[in-house]
Amino acid sequence: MKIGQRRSKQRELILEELRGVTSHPTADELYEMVRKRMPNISLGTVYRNLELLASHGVILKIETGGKNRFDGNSKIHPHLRCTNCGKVEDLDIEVKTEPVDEEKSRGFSITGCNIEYLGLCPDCINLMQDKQTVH
Amino acid sequence: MKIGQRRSKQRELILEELRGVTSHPTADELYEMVRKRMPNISLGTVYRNLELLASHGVILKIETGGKNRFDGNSKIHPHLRCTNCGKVEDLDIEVKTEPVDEEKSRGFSITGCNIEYLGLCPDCINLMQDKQTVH
DNA sequence: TTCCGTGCAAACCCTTTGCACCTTT
DNA sequence: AAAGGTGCAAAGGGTTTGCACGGAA
Repeated sequence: MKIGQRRSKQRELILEELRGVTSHPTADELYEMVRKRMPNISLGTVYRNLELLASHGVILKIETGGKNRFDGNSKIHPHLRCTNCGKVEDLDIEVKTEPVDEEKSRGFSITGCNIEYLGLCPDCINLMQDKQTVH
Repeated sequence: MKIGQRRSKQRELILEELRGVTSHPTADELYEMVRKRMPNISLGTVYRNLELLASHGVILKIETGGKNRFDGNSKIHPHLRCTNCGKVEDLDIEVKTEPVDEEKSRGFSITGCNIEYLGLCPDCINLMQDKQTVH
């Protein structure tokens, strides 16, 4: 599939780094990762390419209310998200959804689906316990 | 259930307005709604109370990457969200998920679940068609 | 009277964008 | 040579927050 009209080293590196990791990084985390191989890349370029890749369905943008995160695996799959630190992990369960027929979709043309479980990750659970025992 | 330590007219009005509507309003839309009945309320107060109500599970916060939206119905249910204008509607389908056992939850303590279908709403589909026929 | 909740406005922070330059085609 | 992509930094926009005041208990 064609992304943009010209290839760019920056875009290739960003996609490569994102695919090489399972951590669902934020734009600035990805920026730091790519910077190790291309020190002059700018944060704006990272944002522009992530947006471009996501809009073409090559990657997945995980919108969170805080910093958005990105997933190199664009196949629909459920996530686990920490409401405290924002960390996102893949969740290996099966989710069966009734097909959304025309009547139920209310005229929307559906292009994607997000399924996420929210909660506290182990690290944040520990942090909160520490806080409480301080008294 | 007890929200905060004292009741406030502002909080009651916000909850009342949100519950009286099925449109999943943003914080500033809710601000305008409440302002008709209490002109001196501030946007900051609306944000503070929405956050408080959501954290107590009284309402639902729909995080979108753009403006967040709120739902007076806190029961878990799927949504339809327009990726262009941000509009959110309820989606009346059934979603069956395999229970998330301890092994699969990776140590997370799960407190909620978001299920949303993404796409273009009828209005935005029309807007895009208009754009294209302009040539 | 106490002190939580509010109004106001400034600060914050993530993300987007304008512009001149560089790179791909 | 043409024009898309980038680097840089400033602007943008939603949300949060500090502070003094007002109101619930």
